[in-house]
Amino acid sequence: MKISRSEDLRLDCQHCPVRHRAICAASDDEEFDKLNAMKFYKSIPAGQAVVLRGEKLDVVASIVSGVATLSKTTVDGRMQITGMLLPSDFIGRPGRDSCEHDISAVTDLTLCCFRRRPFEDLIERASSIRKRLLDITFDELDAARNWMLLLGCLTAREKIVSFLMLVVRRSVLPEDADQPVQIDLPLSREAMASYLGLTIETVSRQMSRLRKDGLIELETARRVIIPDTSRLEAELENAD
Amino acid sequence: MKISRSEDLRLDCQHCPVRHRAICAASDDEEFDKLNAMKFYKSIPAGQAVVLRGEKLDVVASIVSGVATLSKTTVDGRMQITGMLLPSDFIGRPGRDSCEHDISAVTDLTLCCFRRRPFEDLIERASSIRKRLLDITFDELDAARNWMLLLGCLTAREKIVSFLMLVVRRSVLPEDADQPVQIDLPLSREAMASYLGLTIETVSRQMSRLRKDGLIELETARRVIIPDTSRLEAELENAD
DNA sequence: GCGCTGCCTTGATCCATGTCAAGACGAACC
DNA sequence: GGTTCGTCTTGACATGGATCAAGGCAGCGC
Repeated sequence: MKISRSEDLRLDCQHCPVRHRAICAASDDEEFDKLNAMKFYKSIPAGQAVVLRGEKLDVVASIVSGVATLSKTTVDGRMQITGMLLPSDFIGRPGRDSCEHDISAVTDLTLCCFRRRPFEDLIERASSIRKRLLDITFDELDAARNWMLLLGCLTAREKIVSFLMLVVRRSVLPEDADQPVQIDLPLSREAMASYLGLTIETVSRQMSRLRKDGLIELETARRVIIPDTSRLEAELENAD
Repeated sequence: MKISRSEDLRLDCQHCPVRHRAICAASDDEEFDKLNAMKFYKSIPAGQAVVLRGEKLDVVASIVSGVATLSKTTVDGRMQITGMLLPSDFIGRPGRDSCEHDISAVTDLTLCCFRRRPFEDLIERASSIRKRLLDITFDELDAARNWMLLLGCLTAREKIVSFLMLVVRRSVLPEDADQPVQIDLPLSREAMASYLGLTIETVSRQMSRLRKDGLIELETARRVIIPDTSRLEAELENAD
């Protein structure tokens, strides 16, 4: 990471928006205080790289706010986004000092960082943090495998619908999901294409088709209204 | 798991073929003895399911011998193999009693099993096993993300070459890799197709094309000779 | 206003891969 | 030997999504 410590951010963990979902979620008071003492914030502007593949990385971090992408690139420049990182998601790998993929900030990003070595020492002693990390990692593995099903088996339309439902799940409270729902897409058409294993044109066309079919409304290209989420989800009933 | 304990298997951990790669690889003598005392073997015949999605699973296990696949299936029956499990690979998830995907035995399988609860207790105390588990899980996550690049970006030919090279890496010693290499494909054409996000016909055609191009020889459908691995790998130089 | 620039949409066409269909091959068995 | 069965290969054709190309539209600086 090339960015310097952010001085203008003085969030208190108690009021942290990701307090109950991030790596610290299950900590007791003592462990929580230790994390609190170790943490420091970093801000990364939209568009900038957080880490590049193979680059040295001696921090781990949770996303406090903003959106980032994980991606891999072929030698000749084809790119696959392998993950969309939203608030509470975890970055970095204890026990390894370099990174296997590119991470870049899609929007302005606030990270809650820990230097890797002290963090490794802490998880040796703090069992709830350690368990939480293992659990988060297994969850990511399950998510990655589900995405493999999407990439390998689903049609373009199904991919788009899956993506929209993913955003709904991450940004709308379950109890609000039976009314018309408005979402802001965290990714550009280009990034969506790369995440879904499609081209930008196909993404655009399928969005238009869903609009013509009355399943979504496009307030702007990025702002989507879903009149009936269950009807949209029903598009997947032949799939996952 | 519906299978009963296998009585005819009395392997000693000291001579276990996966001793230095599996979950026990980094254990000191004391931890090793505890694992040794807890373990029991199971045999599963080729073609049988090890676990089905959603099924209760209160063991974790390492593969001692044989090949298994991890897979997910859409409601209407499209299947994606999300992982190929080879000797030393780990099955199960500490902290959760059910499984998110189907696991099935491709060949006859020998598993080294641990009941989940005692295993969970053990990793709380045995730091080397715990670290190894975290490391294995992160490795699987990296592998899954690499596979996403394959599924999303590569051409059929590149997918096949990647798969062949994967098998070479897992079954041939690096120092033998500059001579002609013979490999036995662990998967049928159908399973390869499902793993690579292709159809069986496309797999077959691309294998034939690689043969016509002199990059591989097919002794039988399953037995492949690669006269020059570097030439085969060069097929990927535009890709990963 | 004007002309950028970046992002998105739409249309026309192409092609890699899927689909459908027919055999080929080998193993197991009688 | 012949038959059957499962797996693999090959061919002919269809099509979903890629590619190529043009244009729309909003934001921004001048």
